[in-house]
Amino acid sequence: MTDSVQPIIVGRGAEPSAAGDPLLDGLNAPQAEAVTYRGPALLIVAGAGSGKTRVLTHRIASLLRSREAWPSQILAITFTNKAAAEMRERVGHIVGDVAKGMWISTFHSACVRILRREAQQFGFTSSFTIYDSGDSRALLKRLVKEHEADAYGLTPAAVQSRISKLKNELEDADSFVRSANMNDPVERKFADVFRDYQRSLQKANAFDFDDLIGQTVYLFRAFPHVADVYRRRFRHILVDEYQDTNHAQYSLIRELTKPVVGGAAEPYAAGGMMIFEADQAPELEGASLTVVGDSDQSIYAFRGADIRNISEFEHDYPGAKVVLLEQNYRSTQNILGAANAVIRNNFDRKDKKLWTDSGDGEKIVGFTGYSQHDEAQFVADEIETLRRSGMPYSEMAVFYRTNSQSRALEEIFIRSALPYKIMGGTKFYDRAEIKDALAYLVAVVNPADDQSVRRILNKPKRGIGDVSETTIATYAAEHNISFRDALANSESLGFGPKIQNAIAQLDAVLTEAANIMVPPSGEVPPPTAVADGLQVLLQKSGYLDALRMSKDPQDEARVENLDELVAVTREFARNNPEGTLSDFLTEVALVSDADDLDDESGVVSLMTMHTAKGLEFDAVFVTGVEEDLIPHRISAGEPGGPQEERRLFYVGVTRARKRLFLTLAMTRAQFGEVSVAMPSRFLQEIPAELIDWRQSPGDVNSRGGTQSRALNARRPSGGFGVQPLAPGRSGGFGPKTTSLEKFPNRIPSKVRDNGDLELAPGDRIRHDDFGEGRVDLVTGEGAKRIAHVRFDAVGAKKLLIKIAPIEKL
DNA sequence: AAACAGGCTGTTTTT
DNA sequence: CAGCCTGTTT
Repeated sequence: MTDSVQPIIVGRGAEPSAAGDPLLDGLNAPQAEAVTYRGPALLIVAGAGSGKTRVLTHRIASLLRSREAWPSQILAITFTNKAAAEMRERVGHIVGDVAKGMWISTFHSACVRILRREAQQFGFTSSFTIYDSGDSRALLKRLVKEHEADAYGLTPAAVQSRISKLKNELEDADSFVRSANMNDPVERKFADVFRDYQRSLQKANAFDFDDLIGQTVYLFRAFPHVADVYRRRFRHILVDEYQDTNHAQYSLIRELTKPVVGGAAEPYAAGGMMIFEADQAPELEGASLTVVGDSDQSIYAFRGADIRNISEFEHDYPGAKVVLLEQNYRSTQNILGAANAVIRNNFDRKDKKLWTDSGDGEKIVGFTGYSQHDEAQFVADEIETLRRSGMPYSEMAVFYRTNSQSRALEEIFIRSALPYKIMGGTKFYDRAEIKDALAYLVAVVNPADDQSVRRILNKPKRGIGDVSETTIATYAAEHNISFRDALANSESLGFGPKIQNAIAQLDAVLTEAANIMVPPSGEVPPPTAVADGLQVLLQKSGYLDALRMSKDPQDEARVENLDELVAVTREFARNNPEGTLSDFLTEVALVSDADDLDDESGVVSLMTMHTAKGLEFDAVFVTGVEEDLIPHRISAGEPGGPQEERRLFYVGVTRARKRLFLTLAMTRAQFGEVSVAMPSRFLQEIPAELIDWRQSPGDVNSRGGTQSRALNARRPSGGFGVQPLAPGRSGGFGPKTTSLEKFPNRIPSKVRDNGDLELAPGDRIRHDDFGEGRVDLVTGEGAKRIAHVRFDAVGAKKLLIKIAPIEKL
């Protein structure tokens, strides 16, 4: 991912892969073989940092350049949309515009594309909606209640996860009933809910995430002539991160790589290009398959990834060629040594020896903070040091196991005026107001989706409560029409004038927006239709007005978020002039955390280790390296859990090119409680000589050790031995100076506001944590004014003046 | 129908 | 410490 890509002229002369071939330039022998090998099946076992993206892109370019394949005959599957975009760009660099005809996408996007085209084959329309996990859970919540399944101990979350697991195995309610113990009333109940759930999805013209894959497989199996269309089309299939495929995805690939056995089919026109074998034989051999993966980086077993897909590849595809990429081009030997030492403890793996010739590099830095804030302060300080030594913020990343860990980091980063970006967490599209707005859009494009219509029924408040909603639902059921259509008959619903009027207005707004975005006349709406329609919906429904009138300060931010959403639709229109409302909603449903990554240079990235997969940075901070966090407590009881956690840690460590920092905290506050944390077992697995401990767990335990950085100037000296079992004595002792309660250096959750505090170079200030210091410089404007302060005790810091806990002296 | 108060609970990773 | 659900009040 770091190698520079040079444009290469394609199709000039027909020289085969001769020496000096620019596509093979700078590749080592196994890499070159992975690019040039031709055969039905190829497995590239690619260790971390071994240049697999480069190999994949060059392999595709090589197929195109030699005219072995038209762009339209190539299907490349990646793990995230971001990876897909990157691959498309890099192939484009090499071969030019022809890259546009290729399908380079995620499993989910590829399946949506197929399903939109073929939906009407099996009872859906092409404007089907995609239910994300939140939508599914909402539906299941309703169904669990209706079936009174909670009385059997079935929660919506449990049902959802079980259904997902079954769907990953391509099971449906019927096959479940056949194999499960139907004497167990709980199992029967579950089966009922499952069946009803599936029926509801079908009725709503919707697929959940798992269905996107599973139903495509079903489609191919039930309608072989449809499958043949895609088998004829895709002659070269490449799958990245193959170790993280689940059974459904595996089956999809199997279906696509089957030979075409059917009789003389009509030649399939792809992008105006005919497939040339069509006239040769009635039979067409299966597409060639290339998969890339590394079983040491399999971290998605929890969502059905089956490591056997890759470990048994040679068995599934007899005669498959296997190429091993073991040379690492990314990390220093010290980093690699630590990674190898850790992963070696997974007993059931094939030994792989990653090596590099790039030298030892700097030692890994370890740090143990007293608290998570202390730890965060260390990270912030080190980031500043790296920055001053010339490393751009965009080349640094901070990883953690769970999303909730990001908060402490974020608080310190804000205080330190460090530019950062959090990937994932509460996603933009998960916010309530955004989901409401999207529900309005779905209600327009897919009126069969009752759930979306119900969601917006009383948003903003229209005085339509539970009772009225049920009345409408009953009416719809009696007349066998959708909830949306029931709204159109507001006068026959038997409501009073107030409610009837509210319903009529909602109906009118939806109809007006529909005329803009999906004109019934069938004419093609202008590119701005989605943005225009969304604005009509938000304004005329009164949604925006309600937020503006509200006195809840958060509602101001919600208005801004909605403005942002409108901006997103505009952006979408610019990038996809032909894009329909349906296309927009698809894109929104399938964007992931890793996708909106950087491009904003000069920003530190914060993300979970899962999100970090496939990325790399000059400097990486792996934080919270503690027992019960990594490995996570919950994984301890799961079969294979600790091993998967080790792989996850391995993934985190191997993202680093030059500098690796491993940090932990002695105490961690979670759910309001402070608990003592133990160093992770993975730390023990790293040879001691590779780590330079700035502050080791031992230092922190011994009394009188270094003081907590975030508390530096405040705490009176004295021991603060950690007392996990603080005695609950109610004696008349003085203030509990050593107790943990006093310890967690909480950041006040109220946002501090220093207003227009004026600071100029030379001013003396006092900071709650850092003590006194002198202002060197003030930069930035307005709310973003930053003071560069030299503290007497702790040296130079940058502070966001508006919110830093400081006062002028 | 809506707003509010209080109690409970769960508490990982994500296309 | 949330966020969610339930029950109560207006």
